[in-house]
Amino acid sequence: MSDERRLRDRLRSSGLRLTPQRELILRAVEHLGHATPDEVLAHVRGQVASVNASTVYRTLEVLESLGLVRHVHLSDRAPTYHSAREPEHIHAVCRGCGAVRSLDPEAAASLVAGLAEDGFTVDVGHLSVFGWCSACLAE
Amino acid sequence: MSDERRLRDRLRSSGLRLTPQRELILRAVEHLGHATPDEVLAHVRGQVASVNASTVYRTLEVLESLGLVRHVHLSDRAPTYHSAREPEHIHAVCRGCGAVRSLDPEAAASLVAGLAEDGFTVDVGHLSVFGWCSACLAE
DNA sequence: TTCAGTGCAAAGCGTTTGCAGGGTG
DNA sequence: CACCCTGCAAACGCTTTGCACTGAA
Repeated sequence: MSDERRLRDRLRSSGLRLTPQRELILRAVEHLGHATPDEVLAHVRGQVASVNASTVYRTLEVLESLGLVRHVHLSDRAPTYHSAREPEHIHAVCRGCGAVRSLDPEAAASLVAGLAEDGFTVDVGHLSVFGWCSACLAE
Repeated sequence: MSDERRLRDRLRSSGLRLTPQRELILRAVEHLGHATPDEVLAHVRGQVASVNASTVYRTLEVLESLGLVRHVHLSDRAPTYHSAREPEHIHAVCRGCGAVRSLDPEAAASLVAGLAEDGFTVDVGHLSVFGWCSACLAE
């Protein structure tokens, strides 16, 4: 598979190695969409036994440093990871029902532009907006 | 002091009581500006001995539910609390140096308006924008 | 006198670390 | 065969909880 080849090369160029765990964890993130480290672990364990939590944390860190995955905070608890292949997007989270909707980065264009004028470069893909959807606002 | 009186009434009307700890913790948040629970604890202990961490957590929860304090996430670690008396503002955090700047909520007006059209009510005061300031971007 | 609030200690959750053994390149 | 990566277990930081006692109203 050429995906595997690309991944190996990406790792090699940083002096890192391709291992079954690393490949499985990246595929799990791509497959799950938005997943916490714990959910990634559970998914990987469904395929192969004995993958350790610390390996998941270490691997997600590596994959993120290579720009292959990204994380956002959708709750006060664990972060969620998603593939960097997905087009960049903003997350809006309802505090009532927990529903997450994805927004086009364009939605924050003027916020980004305003801060850029001030010399600040916004990481749009990390932006999480909290609030209430209409159903939850009505109680 | 009329501040104390107002606080007592606010608590009483929810069937809650005013205690020295609650008053000290609220004053600490107002005095510190942006503080983690740990920093609040340290500050309160500087004035009166033997205040417990769990009391700080429980009290911040109570004060937030009464709308007297607010919290935002300025790092992947502990949240920071600030007085609800401060005018509502957005936080921009530099990932390089950690510097925090406050923005007028107006900066996110079009983001808020766009989501409102979609039936989503944004909690602007909870918004944290991450990125890099010009100094850190230049490495 | 009542019952909300506190301190204390222990447990909880998510995450990180040290180390020795295993597997990639 | 060098050295990166893994599993394991223990420790970590922050937060929550159960309980008996204290103290506000």
